[in-house]
Amino acid sequence: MTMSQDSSALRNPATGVRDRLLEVAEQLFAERGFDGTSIRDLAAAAGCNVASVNYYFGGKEKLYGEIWRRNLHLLRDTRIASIDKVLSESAGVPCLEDLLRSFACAFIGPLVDESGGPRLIRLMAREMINPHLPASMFGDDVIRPTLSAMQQALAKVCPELPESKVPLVVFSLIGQLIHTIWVKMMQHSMDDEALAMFEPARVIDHIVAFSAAGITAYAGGVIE
Amino acid sequence: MTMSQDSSALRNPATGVRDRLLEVAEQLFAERGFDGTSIRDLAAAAGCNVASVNYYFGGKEKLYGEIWRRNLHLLRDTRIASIDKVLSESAGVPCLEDLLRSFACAFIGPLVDESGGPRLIRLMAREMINPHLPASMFGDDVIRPTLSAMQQALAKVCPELPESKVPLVVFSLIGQLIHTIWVKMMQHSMDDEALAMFEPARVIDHIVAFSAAGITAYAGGVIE
DNA sequence: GCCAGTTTAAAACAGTTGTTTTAATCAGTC
DNA sequence: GACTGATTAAAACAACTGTTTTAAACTGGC
Repeated sequence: MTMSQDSSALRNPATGVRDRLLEVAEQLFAERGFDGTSIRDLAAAAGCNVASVNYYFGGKEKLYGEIWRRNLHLLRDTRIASIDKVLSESAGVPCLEDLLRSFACAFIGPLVDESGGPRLIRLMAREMINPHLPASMFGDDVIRPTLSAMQQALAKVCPELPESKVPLVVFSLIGQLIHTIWVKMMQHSMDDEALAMFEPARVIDHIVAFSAAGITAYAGGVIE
Repeated sequence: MTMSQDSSALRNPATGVRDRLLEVAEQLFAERGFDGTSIRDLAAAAGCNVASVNYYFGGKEKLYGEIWRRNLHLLRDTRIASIDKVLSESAGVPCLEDLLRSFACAFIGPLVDESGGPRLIRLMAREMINPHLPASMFGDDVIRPTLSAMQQALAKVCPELPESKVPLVVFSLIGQLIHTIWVKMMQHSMDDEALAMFEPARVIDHIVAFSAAGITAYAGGVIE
């Protein structure tokens, strides 16, 4: 019996080789990057032969693309769903803080609370810096839809907010959210007690309050 | 005569091989990453032999460290100097907006207005994602000194701001600034006309106004 | 047993990597 | 000229890369 129970992450050795490859590839690509992960690394972690990744996926890059297809849609859907939920739940015009908090949680949720550590963040950061994905699948499938949905929602919730300021306000919000993810990622690598005060729940409370203040300052007409 | 006038970036072929290697290495490491740049790439770009990088620096990693030593101190010094300048120029307590604007300009200045494109940003992003630098030279030499200087300055400028909120406020500010750099970096790779509205001058004006509003909301004592 | 078809294993391929070794060339100084 | 030391060049090294090829093991049906 060639059960091949490797020491690494093979929680279910009964699953097929193809599924195991997808599992360990997402893990290793996130940890070491696309170029830093050899096919022999993948084969060893999945407990299979080096030829298997070519057999099942037709190459290393195809496997990489297969991993992304799922995650991108997951990100976009949860973010847009969180916006729609706030807009539909309240009868009239929703509270600004509710919109901000719902979006913030949906934004960083799938990227931090995952069990096996923040894989998606690392994967995404690496892909943005040196891409191995076809063209602008990133901006088209996630960034643009999310941005436009949030901008429309914000314009609806804050009618007094000047239209020209809406993109900038979303810019500031997303900047803070991404930075939250960065810091969370750093905490995993270097365990710095000085970063301990930035646990996500506390940070989200702050971002909501801080951003709401900035927005209402614009909406108040103090600045053009 | 072996003038070796390569087609690539050798503006001054009269400079020594060591200096040319430092020059092209910073360029190539930023563009393709540490692992993505071979010693043969460096040698070709610098117009020298493959053995030169080992001869002058004792290896690829030593060359990489040498590049970082300078840039890290440059970043820290310009940022802290911008804070000290604001604190010393005004007689009494400086204006909050002045502090924010000065720090913001110093923060993103060396990272965007450089001639040969935003090399330092790419270099930094790559290093944060998969480090090739000894230990925590990054946090010790730049992040921690800059953070503490800014937090002290902010506490002095805004005495009414609750002490517990100071780190969070700096967190939001830096999150927005780093996001500014990200977007600027994206504009270089993908020329998206939708991102054209985020030119740095306009974004800095916004970040100052937005953050000042958030800070004064805390300082106003509305929220504990 | 025999025979498809699918899946796995091992070896081989051609190419690249960082580093070292060996030789050659260059500058000065006598 | 010859000698010394620093610098450059070319070749060789061992290790690793993604992919392909070849052969073996397995599956279910008859």
